[in-house]
Amino acid sequence: MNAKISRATIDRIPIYYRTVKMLFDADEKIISSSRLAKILDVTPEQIRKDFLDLGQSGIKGVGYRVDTLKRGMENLLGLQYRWHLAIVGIGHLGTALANYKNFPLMGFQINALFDVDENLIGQKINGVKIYDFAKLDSVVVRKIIDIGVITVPDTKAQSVADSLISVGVKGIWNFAPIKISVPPEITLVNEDLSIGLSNLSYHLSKK
Amino acid sequence: MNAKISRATIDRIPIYYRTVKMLFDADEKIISSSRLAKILDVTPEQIRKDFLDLGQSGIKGVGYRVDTLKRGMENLLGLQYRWHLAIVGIGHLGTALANYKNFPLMGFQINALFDVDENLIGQKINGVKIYDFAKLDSVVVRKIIDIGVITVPDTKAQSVADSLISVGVKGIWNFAPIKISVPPEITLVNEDLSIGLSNLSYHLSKK
DNA sequence: TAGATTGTTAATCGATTAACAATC
DNA sequence: TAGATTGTTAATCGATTAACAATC
Repeated sequence: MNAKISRATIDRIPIYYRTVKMLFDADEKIISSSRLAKILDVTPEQIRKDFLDLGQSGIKGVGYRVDTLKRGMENLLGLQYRWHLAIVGIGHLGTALANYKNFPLMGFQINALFDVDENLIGQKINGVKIYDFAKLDSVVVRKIIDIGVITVPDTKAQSVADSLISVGVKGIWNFAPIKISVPPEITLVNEDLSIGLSNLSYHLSKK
Repeated sequence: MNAKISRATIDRIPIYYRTVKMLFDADEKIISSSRLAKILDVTPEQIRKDFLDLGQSGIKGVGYRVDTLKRGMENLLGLQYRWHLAIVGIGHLGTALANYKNFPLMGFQINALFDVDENLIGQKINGVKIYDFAKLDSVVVRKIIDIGVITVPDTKAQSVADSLISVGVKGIWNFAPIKISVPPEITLVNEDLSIGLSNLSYHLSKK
């Protein structure tokens, strides 16, 4: 029954989930595709098609149950697990992520920070310790890290990725604006800020 | 001649540009679509089609001139302009962006920072002053700000956007994970980290 | 029952890939 | 000329939108 869910649909799940969670917290019981569409600025048809693909069913003539949607999306996103993260590179961006408030909402927990700078090692951010990157292996094994976040300079990104994978990390969230290679069994997500900047510049210069 | 360039193609320009610039700096004269494809992990067909759409022409049997590509993409992205940015909300993320090293590469320059916190107002980051958000109007007018960067809490994002637009900002780079509404003449780019997180969680939980 | 809204298929739109003629 | 690579169109693939029957 469960055909492959398209990338575009998967990318919309967190958008849906945020609003559904908000409605749930506001004690709303039912949401129709057209009302949700208005809130999120997408079409109701797309919402119904996405929900169909996601296996979320509603009640004809009524709408979708908020609690069912919420639970369904949490299962889909694997939010019943708690993902354990390590951030490598505690510069400005690494520090900002170490303090990021929205991680818990998505079931993410930061368990370790890494850097090579003597002055940083041993310090704590938000109660999480900064370890020597040379000790990556023992710390990752001890703390069972699922996901490595790469916030090091471009030139170091690939070798940090290789190290993370060699100690058993299964997913990589890469903030270095450079293409890194990983084996197919590793999940790689790139966060490239220059795409957004480029869009701004492109559209503004058209005026 | 110049049909509308697709969103997907525009999103790939900065990826191409980074490598082309690197080749230029390394004094390479010519790059073929197949060699570029190997570096970037896309198909040569896509590169040729994108370059066609972008109006970049090469030399049959030889390849594309690196200097022509570089200049062409800079024009396309409007990098001949210098865009002036203001960051609103100098928390961890705002601070990280205020220190971001890749802005100059894309022709971006941070001219002002804003916050409402008495303890921050008057301080400087990287030589750029933090102003009182209440003084947004006079500072923006004086400094000619093109783009506003929103790194405030979700609940404030829409009102900050409204204020920025009312003082004449033309583009908005929004980091709050919430849908904000802007008039059609304003360029809005959303940077939603939860999409990346959601992808990681989804793919890891499939294993 | 009448009104509303889902579920699902078909039609359309858009983006990628394949193919190959043109030509350096 | 032979080899290489672009330029461009057609074919394919994938995602969105339209339409409407099913049914609460």
